[in-house]
Amino acid sequence: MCYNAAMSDPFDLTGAAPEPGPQPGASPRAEPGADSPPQPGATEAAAPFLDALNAQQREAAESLDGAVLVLAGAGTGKTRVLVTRLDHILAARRAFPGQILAVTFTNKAAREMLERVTGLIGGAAEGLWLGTFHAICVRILRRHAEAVGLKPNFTILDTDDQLRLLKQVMEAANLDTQRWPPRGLLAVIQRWKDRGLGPDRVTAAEQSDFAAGRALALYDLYQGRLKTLNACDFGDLLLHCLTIFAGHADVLNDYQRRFRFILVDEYQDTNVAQYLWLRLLAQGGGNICCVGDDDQSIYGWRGAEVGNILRFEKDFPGAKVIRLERNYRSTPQILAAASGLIAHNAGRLGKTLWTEGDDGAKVRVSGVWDGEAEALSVAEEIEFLTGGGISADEIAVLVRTGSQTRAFEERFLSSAIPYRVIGGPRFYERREIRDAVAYLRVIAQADDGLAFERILNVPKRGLGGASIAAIHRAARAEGTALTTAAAALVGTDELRPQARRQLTGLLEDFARWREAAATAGPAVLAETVIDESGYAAMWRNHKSADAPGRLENLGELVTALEEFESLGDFLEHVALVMEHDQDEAGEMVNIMTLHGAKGLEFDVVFLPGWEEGLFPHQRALDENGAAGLEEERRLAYVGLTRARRRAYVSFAANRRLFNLWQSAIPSRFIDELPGEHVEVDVAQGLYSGGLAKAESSYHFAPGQASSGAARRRRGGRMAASAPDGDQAAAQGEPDALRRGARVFHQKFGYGKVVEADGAKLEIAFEKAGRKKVMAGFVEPA
DNA sequence: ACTGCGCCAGTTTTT
DNA sequence: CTGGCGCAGT
Repeated sequence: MCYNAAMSDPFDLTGAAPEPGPQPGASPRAEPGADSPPQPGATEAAAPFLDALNAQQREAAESLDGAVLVLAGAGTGKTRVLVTRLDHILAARRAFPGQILAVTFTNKAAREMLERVTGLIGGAAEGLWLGTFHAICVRILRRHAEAVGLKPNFTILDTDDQLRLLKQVMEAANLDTQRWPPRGLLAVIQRWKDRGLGPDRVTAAEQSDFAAGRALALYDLYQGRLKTLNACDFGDLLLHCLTIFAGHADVLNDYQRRFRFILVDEYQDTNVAQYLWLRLLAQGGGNICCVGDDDQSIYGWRGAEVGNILRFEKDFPGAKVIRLERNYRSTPQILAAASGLIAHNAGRLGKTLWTEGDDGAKVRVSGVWDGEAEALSVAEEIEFLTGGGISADEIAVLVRTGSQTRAFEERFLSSAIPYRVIGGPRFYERREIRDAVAYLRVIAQADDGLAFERILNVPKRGLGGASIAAIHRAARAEGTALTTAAAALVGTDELRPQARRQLTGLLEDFARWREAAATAGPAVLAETVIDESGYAAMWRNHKSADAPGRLENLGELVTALEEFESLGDFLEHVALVMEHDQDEAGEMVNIMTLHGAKGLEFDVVFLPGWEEGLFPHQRALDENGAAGLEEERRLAYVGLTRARRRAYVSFAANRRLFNLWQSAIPSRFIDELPGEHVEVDVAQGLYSGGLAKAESSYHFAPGQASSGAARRRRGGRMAASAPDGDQAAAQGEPDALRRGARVFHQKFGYGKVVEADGAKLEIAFEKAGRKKVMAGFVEPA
C-alpha cells in the first residue's frame, strides 16, 4: 500500500506542470551535486531532532547529497535515523514530501516508518511516497499499465492463483503435473523474476532443468495467460516497472526528476530486480540513502542478494559509507552472545557493536525432554517474569517455523497465559474470504477469469467440469476473457438448458452488482453479493463445526470493507497486505516466527527449538548448503538481538513431527554461543556439547545454587522426565531394525517391531501400546 | 454432477 | 494429524 493521502495528486507525467515552489531555494538546491553544501540556516533552525542523535547517526541523517550507505547493526537506531533524515530533508526545504521516495521491504516496516514519521512531523509528511517496493510499483504500474499490455485495473494474483494458473498452463502443454509439481515451476519463475528476467531475457546460463528444460517455454505461456487475464503476480510488479523504465525514457526521466531523495530501508533484503529498479530511479538526482545490515539478511530464499550491499560503492561512485555500531537495545551480555554467534559467518562486512550499561543476565540455554516440556518450561518462566512485574507485551516467543507455535498456544491456553500469534493463519487466505473476494474481483474486473472460475460453482449451481470446459473452449476460440466467453455461450445451445439457465442468472447477477458498485459503498456491496449469491446461505446450511466461524469471518470482511473508499482500493489492499489488523488489545505474550520478529524488540525473548534440522532448518542446508547455514545463523542473530534484557534459548531432545517421534540433537548454534556469556541449565544426559564442557557455569546437580527460576524448573517435571539414557546413541545412523525385533524406547519402554518401512517403524510396546516411531529413536534390546 | 473414499504428500521463512 | 487430490460409485 502507498501511504499517500493525496491520491488525487495529479502526477503529471509530461512534467509540464512543475510543483509550485512556495519555499524559496527549494528548486536550485535539488540539483544533484555531492559537493553542494547544505544550507546551514535551514538545517539548524528546522531540525531539532538531530540533536538527539549520536555522531554517526547524525552524519547519516545529515548527509543528504549523493549516495549514502548506512550499515546499521541491530538496535543501533536505524529507523530513527531514517525518520530524522526525512524530517531533515523537509525542514531544510530540500524537497516536498511528494518528491521523496521511502521504500521498505515489508508492510510492517512501512507501517512503522509511517507511524514514526507522522509522530515526528505530523501531517507535514502528506504526499510522501512511502511503502513497500511492491506497493510503490503498483502505484506506478497503474498509471502506465498499457505500456506492458495491461489495463489500469489489472488484478494482482496471490500464490494460490498463480499455482492454479500454472497448473492450467502445464496441463494445456500436456505435462504431467504429478511428476512436475506446479510449485516447482512457480519457484523457477519466481527466481527469474527476482533477478529481473522476463521470458525474453532468460539466457542459457539461467536455464532450469525443470520439466526437461521446458520451464522457459512455460514461463512464456504463463506470462501470456496473465496478460489475457489482465493480471500480474508479485514478481511482475517489479518486472513490469523495469520494462516500462527501459522502454520509455520519458516516463523514467519523469520519476527520476520527481524523486529527489530516495530512502531505502532493509537494503540487505533487496533482490536484483529491486536493486535495478532503485538504481534506475537514483540515476536522476543520485541522492539515495540505503540503510541495511548484512548480518540481518534473512530473505535470501526469496531472492534477496546480500551482494547488493557489497557492490553499493561500486555502483554509486563516491558513496559515503556510515557505520552505526552503538547498540541502544540489548544488555552487554546479550549483545556479546549474539556477536559471538554471528562471528562464525564468513561472508560479512563486519561491524563491532558496543553498548553501555549494566552487564545484565547471561543468555540462558536449557535443554528439555520434548516439545511439550519446552512449552511448559517457557510458560513457567513467563509466569515467574510477569509475577515479577514484567508486562506480557514485552515478552516474545520466537520460533523458526510456523508449526512450532501450536505447542505454545496449547500450553498457554491451559496455563491461562494471554498470548497473541502474530502473522498466524492469514485472514485473506481463508477459503470463505477468498471466495467472497473472488466475487468482488469479478465485479471490479470482469476479465479476472481465475476469480470467475473460482466462484462459478460456489455455491453449487450445477456448473461443473463440463460447463467450465465449454467456457474455456469458447474463450480460447474467441481469444476473449472467461466472462465474455460465458456471456457469448449462453446465447448458444452449447450448454445443457439447466446449466445455461444458471449461467445466465449468474451473469445477470454480476451485471446488477456491477451497477450497484457504481453507487453503493464497498461494504454494502459486499453484503449484498454475499447474500444474493447464496454464498452466506451455503455456510448457514453447512453442518460442520467451523461453518459459524466462517460466517463470522464474512461479517468481519464486510466490516473491514467499511474502511475503504472504493472496491479497487480494497482489492489492492487484499493483494498487497495479506494480513488483517486485528485489534488485540491487552497485555499478551507475543508468539511469532523469527522472520516476523525482524525490526521488533522485547524485554524478554524466548528462542525455542534450537535443534539440528529445525534450526538450522534442514531444508535451508539441503538447498543452499553453506550459504543456507549462514542465513540460518543470521536468523539466530536476529532472534537474539530482539532481546533487551533477557534471552532464553532452548532445545528439546525429542520432537513429534507429523505423528512420529524424532530424536534431535542440539543446534550447532548453541555450541557457537560464547561460553562466557551463556548460562547453561540442561537436564542431565540431554546435552554433552562442547559448550557445556568448557563452561564452568554448567550446573545440573540438583541443589546447586542458581536462579530461582532454574531451581523451580529442575525440581519440576523436566528433571523427573529426563532419563539418564544415552541420547547420543539414538543420534547415530538408524539401525536396520526388522520386524519382530525387540527394541527399547526411552519414552515408551520395551516393545516389538510390528511393521518396518524404512526408517518408519510401528512398534507394539509392552506398556504404551502401538506407536509409530522413527528407527533412530529406538535401540535393539 | 456430486459425494465419498482412500491415498498421498507435506511444512521455512513473505511480498 | 491435516488437507488436498484423484478416482470410483451413485
